[in-house]
Order: sequence, then C-alpha cells, then structure tokens
Amino acid sequence: MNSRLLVLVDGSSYLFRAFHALPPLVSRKGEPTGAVLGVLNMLYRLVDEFKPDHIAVVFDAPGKTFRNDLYAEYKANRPPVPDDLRAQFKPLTEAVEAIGFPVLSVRGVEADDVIGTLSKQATQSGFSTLISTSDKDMAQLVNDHVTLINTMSGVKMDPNGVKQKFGVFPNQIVDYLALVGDASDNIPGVPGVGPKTASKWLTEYAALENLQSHAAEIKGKVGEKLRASLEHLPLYRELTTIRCDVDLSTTVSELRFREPNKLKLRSLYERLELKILLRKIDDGEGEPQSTRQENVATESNYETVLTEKQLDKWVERIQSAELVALDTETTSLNYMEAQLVGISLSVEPGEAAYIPIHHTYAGAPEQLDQELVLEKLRPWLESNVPKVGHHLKYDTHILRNHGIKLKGIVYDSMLESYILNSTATRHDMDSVAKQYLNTETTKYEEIAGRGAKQLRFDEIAIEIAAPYAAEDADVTLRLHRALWPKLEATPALAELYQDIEQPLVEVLQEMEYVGVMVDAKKLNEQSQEIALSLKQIEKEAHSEAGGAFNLDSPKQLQEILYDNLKLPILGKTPKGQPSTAEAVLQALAEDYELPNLVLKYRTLSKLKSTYTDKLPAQINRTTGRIHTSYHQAITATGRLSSSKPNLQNIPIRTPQGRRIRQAFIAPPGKKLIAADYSQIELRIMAHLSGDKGLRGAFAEDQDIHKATAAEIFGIKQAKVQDTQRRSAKAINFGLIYGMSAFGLARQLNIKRKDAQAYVDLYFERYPSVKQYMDDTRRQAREQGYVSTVFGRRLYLPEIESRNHQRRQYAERSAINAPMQGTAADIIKRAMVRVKHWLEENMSDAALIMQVHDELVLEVPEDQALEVSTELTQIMESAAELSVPLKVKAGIGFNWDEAH
DNA sequence: TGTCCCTGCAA
DNA sequence: TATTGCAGGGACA
Repeated sequence: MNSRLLVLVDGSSYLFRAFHALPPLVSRKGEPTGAVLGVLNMLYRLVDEFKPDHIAVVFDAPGKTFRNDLYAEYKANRPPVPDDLRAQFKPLTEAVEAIGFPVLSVRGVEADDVIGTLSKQATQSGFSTLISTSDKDMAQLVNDHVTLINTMSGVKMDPNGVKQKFGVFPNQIVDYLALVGDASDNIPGVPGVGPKTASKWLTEYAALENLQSHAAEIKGKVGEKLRASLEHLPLYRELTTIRCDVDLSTTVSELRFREPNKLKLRSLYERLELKILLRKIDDGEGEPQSTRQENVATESNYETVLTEKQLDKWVERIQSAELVALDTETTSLNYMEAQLVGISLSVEPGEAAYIPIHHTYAGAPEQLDQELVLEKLRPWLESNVPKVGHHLKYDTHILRNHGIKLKGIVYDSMLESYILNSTATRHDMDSVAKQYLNTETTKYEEIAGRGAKQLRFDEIAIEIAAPYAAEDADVTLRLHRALWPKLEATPALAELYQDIEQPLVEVLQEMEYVGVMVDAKKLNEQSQEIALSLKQIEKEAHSEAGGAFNLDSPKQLQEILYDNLKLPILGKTPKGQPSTAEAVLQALAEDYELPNLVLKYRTLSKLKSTYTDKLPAQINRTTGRIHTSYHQAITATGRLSSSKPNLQNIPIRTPQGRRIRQAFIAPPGKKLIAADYSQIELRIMAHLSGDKGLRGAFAEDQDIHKATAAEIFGIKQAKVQDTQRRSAKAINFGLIYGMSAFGLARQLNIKRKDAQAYVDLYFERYPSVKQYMDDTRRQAREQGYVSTVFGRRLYLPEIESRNHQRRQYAERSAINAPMQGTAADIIKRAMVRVKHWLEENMSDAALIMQVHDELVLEVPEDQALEVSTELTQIMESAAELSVPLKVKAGIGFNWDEAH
C-alpha cells in the first residue's frame, strides 16, 4: 500500500465495550479506571501495529442528535449510562489528547457520522482509511479504500469480509439494517426478519426500494410482516444511514500526531494508578521499536539479556547465589504444546533478568540462540542446586519439551501458599503476591490483552515482556522469603511440604507427561449408538409432551412439566425454581412417562457430550494419548483435582458408563493395574475417633456396612437384610459428610424422625464417634482450623459466623476435612513411594492416573503380577493407623477390566 | 464472548 | 438441609 494511512477510532463504542468487557478496576481512591486502561491499551496496540500517518479518535458529543428529531423513540430503550462508565469519559479523552492523538466530538451528530464524513474526505484526498470500531453499522462505509477493524477482537473487514459476515455488500448494509432492525437503537425493523431473511431478500432484489415494490411477491407469514412494515422502512433506513456530509472544522490533513504532553500524561496515569501505561511514557511508545530505549525500572533492577556476555554474567551469578528463582515464558498454557519463549531468573529481591529466546513478532530484535542459552544453563538446571519457582511442575514440563531435566526443585511458592492456608487465597502468583506481599503484580492481560485476541507471549514486544517476565522471577523469590519462615514456624506444615507436596511435583509431572492411551474408535462407535437412541427417545418425549421442545433445556422442560402438564412440584432448585433434577424426575417417573424418558435422555446425553464425544478430541496427536492436568493447589482439603480433561470423574456405575472405561486401554504388550483403598475414609474415622466397635470391625476385615447394620438394628450380621445394609451404608457415608438427620432422611427417602432415630442409635452403638464429632467441632471453634493426621490444616473462619447456614456449612466441613484430607495425604505418600520403587525396579512401568483413592499403573505384561503385589504393599503401608489399610488391586487390558 | 444457572459425572 | 471437585448446554448480556 503506497497511499497514506488514516486511522479513525470509534472511541465511544470502545469505551462502552471496554467498560463491559473488562474487570471493574478502581484506583485506591475509588476512581473507576478499567475502561480507560482498556481503550488506551487498544489505542497503543493499534498505532503500534499499523503505524498510521494520520489519526483521529472520535467520541459521541453529549445531547440529542438529528436522529432523535427524525424518530422520537431513537435509542429510547437505552438504560442510563452507569456512573462508573460516565466517570471514565473525561480521563480517557484527556489521556488521548495528552498522548497526542487528535480528539473529535461534534454536537448534533453521532461519532459514526463524523467518522463517515472523514472517511469520505480521506478517500477523496487519496488516503487509505482504517476504521477501528466494534459497531457493525459501520460496515456500510467499507469500500476498496476503507476497511474496518475491530481492535478488541482483531477482526478486519474489507468489502468481501462484509459480504461474508452479513451476506450483503457494503452498499446494501443500510437496507439490511432497516430490515433486521437494531434492538439497542430501538429500531424494530421487520418483525421475524433476521440476518438470514434480510440477506436472502437483498440478494434477490438488490435494494430495499426494489423489494418494497415487489413486496406482494413474498409469500407466507414474513411476507405479511414485510407488507405491514412497508411504511416504516424508509424511516428506519434513514436512521441507520451514516451521514458523510457533516460540517467539520478540521480536515483530514490536520489530523496529525502531536507532541505528547508527558507531564500531564504522567500525572494522569499516576492518579489512575495505571502502572503498565506509566512505563510506556518512557518507552517512547509510538516510535519504531528498534529505537526504543532499554527498559529501566525504577526500584527494581531488571535486565534484558540479549548478548552472550550478559548471559555469561548471569550464569555466574546463579552459580554463586544462595537460592535462585526461575520462571519460563511460553507459547501456550498447554504443557504438551508449549514452546519456550524466554527464561527469567532472580537472585535477590529486585534483581532479575529476562532472557528472551523466541519472540517472533515482526521487527523483534535479534535474540540469543536457544541452543546456546539452554546449553549454558543446562549444568545448573540439571543440578541439584536448590531452586524456587511458582508452579514449577509447569516449568519442568517446558524444559523437558526442550530436552532438559529440571532438578533441584526444592521450593515452590504456589505450594507454600497452599500448605500455609489452602483457602485464604487462590494460589496463582498474582493472588499470592497480593495476599502476602501486599503487592499488585503486572497481570498477563495488561501486556497481552484478553479474550480471543490475546497475544501469545512470543508476540509481545520484548520491551514490554521483559519487565513482566523478570517481575515473575523477582516476585517468586520474594514470596518464598515471605512464606517459608511462616511454614517453618509450624514444623508439621514444613514437614508436610517437604515430605509430601514437594516430592509429589515430579511424580505428577511424570504422570501428566506419560498420559493414558484411549481407544478413540471405540468411543466414536459408542457416540453413534447413543445418537440413535437419543433420537428415538426425543421423538417419544415430544409426542408425550404434545409438541417439540429442547430436552437439553431445563428451562423448557420445567415449563412443559409444571406449566403445561401441571405435574406436582416435588423439589426446587437453589434459586427457587421448580427443579427437574434427577431425584425429582425419578419420583415423578413413578406416575408419568415423560420424566422417565427425560431421565433416560439425560443419562445418555451426558455420556455422549461429556465423554464419548469429548475424550477422543483430547487425544494428543503426537503421543496418541490423553494428558490431563493434575492440580495440586486447588482443593480445600488437600485432594488433587484434574482437568482438561477431568480423568477423576469417568463413569463407572452403569454398563454404558463402564464401556467408556473400557476405552482406557494399555498399549500392546502392557497391562493396566488399578488399585484402590477400600473404605479409606471410614477407616480414618475409626482411627481418629478410636472407636472400639469400628476398629474391631476393620481389624477383623468385616463388611463394614453389614457390621454397622447389625449394630444399629441389633441383629446378627448373617441376618442383615439388603435394605438394612443400604441404610447403614447411607449412614456411614453421611457421617463422613457431616450429615444431618434431614439429609439422611432425604437420601433414604424416609421420614425425618426415622432418620433421627437411626442417627441416635448409631451414636449409641459407636459412642466414640459421637465424641469425636463433638470434639472436632469444638476444636474448629477454638483454634479456627482442623487438621489431618499428617498435620495439614483447613482454616474455617465461618465456624464463628452468625449466619446459621454458613456456620453449619463450616461445621460439616470441619467433620469432613480431616477424613478426606488424611486420605489425600496417605495416597500422596503412596504415590511418591510407588514412583521411587518403579524407578529403581521397573523402569518400563509407569504411574498414570490418580482418582482420590485409586492409582492406575501401566506396566509390561510380564511384570504385572509382581508390580501389583508390591503396589498393594506400598499403598497399605503408606500410613500407620490404628486400623489396617486395605488395598484391592486388579489387572486388565483396560481400566474397566482392571477393577 | 463471557458468565450464570442447572444438571450430572466421580471419589 | 450431606463433602470435594470439573464440565456440559442453555440462556442471556
């Protein structure tokens, strides 16, 4: 493109969108700033990317416009502008002016009209024009010289793009808008006519005028609607037409960049506390990147390492430092795909380096060669010299992707924070820094944007990326210095950290990396079978309901069941709506057919959408296996969690569900071993309470539910009926969850009084359990936390709440956490030991999954028996409780078979 | 596009 | 008005 480029920015639409799309930031003084920051970031990005010759930022002027005179209802349904948005208008325009961009705002017309007029003049003067807006109406301005760009989403639109998006050409857009209408402008259009119909008509009749004269030809309901709207259409068309003949006091050639008013800008950014923008003032934003000066941070000394000499100096520094914080920057959060972009190191608070390696944007400065950097760092990275990081499991993956085996993983500030208090804060670095350092760190979104158009790290200018990346290492080191002494102040916590959580990091990393083999073909076949069944059930349900509806929609189902068919309301959702949840439908299904069909539909639909459809899509193309993420710092109780995909909720209870487990397979020559702890939480309860009856039952390896039933019903175990055993089982589970009589009644579908009688009877037979429950609640109140056998704590501030519900909730958690948490501690200890045993004895076997009380291994066929025996032994001896731990292990070619 | 609600899968 | 999680689809802004 040889012609000069003019950029026109629709400031009002961006301010509005940024306000709604971005988190509501406020300065310490309470001034809202989120939208200002969003728009300014967008502007900086825009100028950086397109380097226009001329620019204008256009805002709506206050007051009515000529459109209000044409149509009194124009925008009449707009809610009033929120105060927090209104308050950001002035600082934004001031900032834009101080940066040096011309600002325009013309009374009596809208920003669109000013932009339309300028784009027309620009075209006549030989400019190319880029209009930056998020408003679809502007599509009418597009032609060979005028392009739209939505800078928030990154979508660019030329005439073909308009045709693709709307199905009509730019010169048909006003007709299109008149037909479709615009709810936000309160223009009704033709009722029932949407994008599809409008573009169809305009493709056939070319223009609104022609369509109007052929209106009689249009058949059906829409034809009638069209004819009914005919007289209004010219007005709608006029309203949606952007004026290109506004009287302006400026000309395009006057829209030049001005000298920035740095003083004004600085005081404005300081007032609004827009730290990230303060940096830009000195970075000389707007100048070509190569001429920008090296970032110089004020209090922190962050260095960007671009030469071998600098690198050598840092290699020396990390070798002589007492403890070094390490962080990697990458192209993806998916650890299997992520490639290294840069490495940060910090040796003491405030002193950090960023080594860029793979920033790939156009015009990026030459960076040190990746091989060179990694080879110089390799001896240190692979040595046992202690390192600290924040979520080092991730960095371990990344370095492994580049052939480096990270060693010396000794401290992880994420886990330190988690062990210190699992619920005081989330454990991402930003949250932890805020909690323990009282520091606002730079958020990734501040440098990369957010949403779909968020930049990858390698696309971010090194000048901006370096301080962010160096800060990560700096903050990590400072966090560790703040958190570690706190951990050491409670030796049990430091021990828990060192003996369980930290060693587990490498175990989990390996499990994730190895992954699990899944038979995609089998799942796809199942998907197709389910699809057929769903169609059949849907047909029956529609006929039962007397009409079509979406069986996936609880809302529509609720209307059908309770409004149309007037079925009794047996339960409500937490928000008071009549519920269509499983338990409710089950009850209704006794008397009605439709709920029964819905239940069948739900079960199958869930299996299909969540499992048989999704799992095959999660298979990594390179490894042919599924790689989940295990999260070590999420749950309140100490359990792990799993996501993307969640492998801890794969179905097992129904035959259809088990087919899904059958698709989790061992590769040729190998087998899967699944080993799970039997009744581990009840055993822990027996241990914690010391109850004689319970301990005796476990010592003799009795069927615990049967034993409980025999106790509370006062009969011999041989005489226990199935229903009695089921009641006892519900009570046992209820105990683990801090049950109430009400909850038990609901679970067993019996009267509250009867449930209470069971509970009373239980506590009579197992008095120490009752004692333990009371002690635990008291302990929680007195010290504010409860503990597991291994010293893990769960803080329960709400145990003192004056709010009944919250307090009771905290009390139930107090009961549950020591049991759930101890079970988690035990299996984590087992995992570490199993991994070490495998490493030394069975190097071709691998731990591949953990499901709370179950471990799954993949082993060579001929080693399966031996591994299974040793695995059971290790798991059962992972803790010494006053009751034995029992493990059941199975071997099979797939996960189902191994059970 | 992002968020809330409802629902349901596991231990 | 039973514990801990993750995730799907619909509805809506």
